[in-house]
Amino acid sequence: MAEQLKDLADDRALLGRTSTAERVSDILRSRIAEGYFPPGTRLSEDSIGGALGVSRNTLREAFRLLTHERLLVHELNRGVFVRVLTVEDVEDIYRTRRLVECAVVRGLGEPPYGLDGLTGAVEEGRRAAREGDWKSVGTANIHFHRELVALAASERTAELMRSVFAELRLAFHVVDEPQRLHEPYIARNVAILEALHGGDREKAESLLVGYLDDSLERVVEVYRRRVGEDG
Amino acid sequence: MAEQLKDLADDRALLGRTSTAERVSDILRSRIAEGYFPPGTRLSEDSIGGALGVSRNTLREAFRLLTHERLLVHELNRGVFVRVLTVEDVEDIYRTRRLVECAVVRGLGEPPYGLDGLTGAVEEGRRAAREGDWKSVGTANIHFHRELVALAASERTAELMRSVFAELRLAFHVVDEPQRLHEPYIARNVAILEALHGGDREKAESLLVGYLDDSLERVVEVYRRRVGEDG
DNA sequence: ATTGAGGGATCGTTGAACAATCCTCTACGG
DNA sequence: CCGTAGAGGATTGTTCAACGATCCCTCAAT
Repeated sequence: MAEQLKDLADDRALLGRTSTAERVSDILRSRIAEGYFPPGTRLSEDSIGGALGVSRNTLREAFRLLTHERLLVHELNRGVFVRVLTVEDVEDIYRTRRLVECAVVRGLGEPPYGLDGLTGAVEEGRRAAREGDWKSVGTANIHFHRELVALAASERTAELMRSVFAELRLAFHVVDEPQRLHEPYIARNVAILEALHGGDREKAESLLVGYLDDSLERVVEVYRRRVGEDG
Repeated sequence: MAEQLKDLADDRALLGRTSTAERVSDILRSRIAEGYFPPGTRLSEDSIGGALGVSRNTLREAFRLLTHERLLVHELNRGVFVRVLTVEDVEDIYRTRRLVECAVVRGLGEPPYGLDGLTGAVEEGRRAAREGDWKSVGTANIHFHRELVALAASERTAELMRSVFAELRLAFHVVDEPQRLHEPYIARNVAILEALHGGDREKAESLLVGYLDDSLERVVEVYRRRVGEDG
């Protein structure tokens, strides 16, 4: 009986999910992630509300959720727009990643660690690479680092980084050279994972620093060129 | 001329700041921070909306903003309540603080650092202590650590910690022994500041770790007793 | 080329309405 | 006396329509 009650408690999160606004925000979030709404797009209350068949109030609540995740920006009396990251934003994202991810690795106790999540993310990336699905490789790389942060076992830290990684995806989408951007990092994730398996935190951290510095450099380089085209 | 335009651009942020929902949330946020609405208080739509002279829709938007900041919790069909932190919440807050604040100190480059903000916060705490205003001492301590995080010069990191510190204040309100809770840490902040002045990052970090561990222990101890009373 | 006025579109906010849910109080039966 | 069931009131959840405010675009005038 106690077990059944526990199972029910686990399902409770799913039940509470019945809010219309949350479902709408789920839809919009994946649309944005897949590039259906490119950065800079204005999301009109009228047209989207009409298309989805929800009231303006509900839609605005969904917008608010996504604004808080930094996927949308709100301009008073002008509406909401899909966020356009500046180069400074990208640099700040990597600054935050370096700060937090390195701190997580450094703060790990003695091995063994729970590395199942990381292993799964690596496998996900390898599979996507075999199929030449480079966008999914990028997603898998993000999953790897999300799992890395999860090792800190801190709800708040995990949530901050979830939002940071969502922003990063915006940058990836602008860049539009997925293979060049994501392929090199599969091997580096593996190296980090192996260092952790061996309990060598220092090595893992230095690999991580190198990873992030290289990745930032590459993203910014392509990003700057890309932004230069438009402006 | 170019300089004047730049100054104007800086003021732009102030101009765009007018939305009734945001202003309402600003009011409620400071009321919560000062303890006018203690944790556990239910915020009725009718009474607050009436008192502030805003419509229910607008008020609910303000509630949502604060719910996203974790200052309020929303219970379906029951309304919103000022958040009551659990012991686990407090532990996670300190876990996050330790991770981030230590990483900030460790990630500092070579001295000198911009320590004006920290110095100002220390002075603020000393002044409040002289006047026996222990709640303000707690606020000053939070300011000190906010300034510490600001040394990382990362907008995202600063924003995460701003929210974490706001949550922490909720715990302080429950504890209600401000002198015992805040006084000992004035001297420890000074010690950290001096270590940073001397460029000794390692010492500053170890002082910080000791500070956070002690503070957590003390808050949790009193907090557990306090929660036990009510339940 | 710059300025200013007008019009259309969109957002911000309000008020009302109705359904759903919760809380309290009462009455009933054991 | 205690526990339970139910009625009623109060509060929230959700949607809709309306009006004012703001922004953007166009076009004419200087």
